[in-house]
Amino acid sequence: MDSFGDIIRKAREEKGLLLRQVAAALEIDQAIISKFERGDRKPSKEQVEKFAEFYGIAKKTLITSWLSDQIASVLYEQENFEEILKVAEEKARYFTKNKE
Amino acid sequence: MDSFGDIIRKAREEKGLLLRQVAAALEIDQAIISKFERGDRKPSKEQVEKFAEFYGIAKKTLITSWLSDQIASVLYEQENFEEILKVAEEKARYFTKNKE
DNA sequence: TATTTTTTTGACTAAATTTGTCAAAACAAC
DNA sequence: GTTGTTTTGACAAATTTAGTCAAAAAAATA
Repeated sequence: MDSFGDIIRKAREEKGLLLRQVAAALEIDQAIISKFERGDRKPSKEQVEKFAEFYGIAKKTLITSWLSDQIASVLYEQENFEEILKVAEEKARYFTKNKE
Repeated sequence: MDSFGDIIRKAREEKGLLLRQVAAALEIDQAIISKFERGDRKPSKEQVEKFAEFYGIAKKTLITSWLSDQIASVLYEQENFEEILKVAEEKARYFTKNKE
């Protein structure tokens, strides 16, 4: 149940890297990476993919974490989030079937 | 499985109102309402509530439709949307429990 | 504890996105 | 084909997001 930020922070720590080093490798300012890790800022899809490649995490895994973070933030403070998710799932299924 | 736009369009048609009339009542430009009905633009929460009051639809119902539209759009073209939703649900549940 | 290193924060600017407004185009009804 | 309605798109204003940088805070180490 780790957020995107948790995942990339743990990956960095496992490799024993400093923000500065990751920043240099990915050409992203270290202040921004710090904010990603802390969940203060949302990365773009391109940035998510950069992290996946750099840390050797499956893109699908990281994208899943990133999108689910976004969805959870939409649901923030919504007491009927389960119902909302059910409706959203139906809609997603419908759009997938009907390729709109 | 109606989108937010479908709901407010049907509500307007049931009452036999013109865009112009709804626009005047809600103080929202009719071009924008047209776009809401067609799903071309996303209303703000305040606007959603205005529609609910005006058409006599439960706010909760309309908010659910509006948020689930947003979530479905996040999932657009994501073939593993079911997994993403599961993870999102866990996160939402976690945040709800821990009031963060 | 003092020094050094790393991380976090916030201010600033630039860029991108969203907003409402309006009028003309497209469409529908008659 | 005239009238009434809806849709579209261009435009400017406002808001949000993005990256850059340096200083503050926190952590590690001597």
